[in-house]
Amino acid sequence: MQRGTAQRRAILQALREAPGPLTAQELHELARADAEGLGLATVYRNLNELEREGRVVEVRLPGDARRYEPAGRGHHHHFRCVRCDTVFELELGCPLSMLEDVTLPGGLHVTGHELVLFGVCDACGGSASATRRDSVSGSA
Amino acid sequence: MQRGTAQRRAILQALREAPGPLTAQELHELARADAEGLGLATVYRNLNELEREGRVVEVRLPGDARRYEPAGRGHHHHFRCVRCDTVFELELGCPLSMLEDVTLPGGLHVTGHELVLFGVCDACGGSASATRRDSVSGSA
DNA sequence: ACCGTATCGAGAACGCGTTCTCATATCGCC
DNA sequence: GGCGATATGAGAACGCGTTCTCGATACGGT
Repeated sequence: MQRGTAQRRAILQALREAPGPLTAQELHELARADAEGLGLATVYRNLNELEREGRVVEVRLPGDARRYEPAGRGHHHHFRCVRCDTVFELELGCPLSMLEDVTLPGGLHVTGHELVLFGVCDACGGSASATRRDSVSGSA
Repeated sequence: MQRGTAQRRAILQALREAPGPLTAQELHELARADAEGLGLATVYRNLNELEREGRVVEVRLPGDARRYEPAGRGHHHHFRCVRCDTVFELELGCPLSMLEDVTLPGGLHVTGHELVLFGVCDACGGSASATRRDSVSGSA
């Protein structure tokens, strides 16, 4: 019956503050900062629960475990840094709105799409800066 | 060193004839038609070998096992039927050439992308989970 | 045709993400 | 504050894709 536990709050908090969707593992590490001793099973349990409640949505990227982000952020895509594997949510408008409800040659009826950009994030130094940010540090 | 076995030929043949990239499992079933008794381990072994030789390339789609397609087909994307899970290779030109080598706000330097379209293929018709109907309900 | 060796098939084993189990801790209503 | 119900943590267990093991098979140079 849906209780307000410190763990659940920490999990939602971490999801909201993240630059993009997180895996259960990442969430486990991040939310530990607020909920000491947080167990991985608890993370999974809460993610499933929150998804059923419609408060978070699952995001699947190629060759990667399930990721989750807060629900209600509308249509958008993601960027994955090939160095640190961090996934970022993109704010850009989607350049593929023409793919909403079309039928391609061959009878393929398109109803949705998924776009992922790959590259190097700022922290990993796109070309010059070697700024090294710890994506999993406990800085509140 | 590289022998010409019936199994290997059957595997390459199946990959060439497929409408899109195949998983090891799919390949196992398809190539069995030409190579009776083909083992799954053999499929994996050959895929890895063929990839090292540069004759096939790996394709990763969200929430799915590794897929493979013949190398040298140039830049293209894929379509996955949400009913039968078949993956098709798209012939369309890529509408995202502007994403070749740009830096997005936030310092995200884009070097590549991956686009997957979802929908219903011709064989599966377009009628069941319908929020919209496309009349192609035909035989199935 | 022969022989040495790469390949094969079947099944065990592995890796890893995810779920289950169960005893313990916690929440929140009375 | 007490109590029953729910959530938690640790680790075992699971599912599934992939790789390894090993005795048997078959390719291909001679």
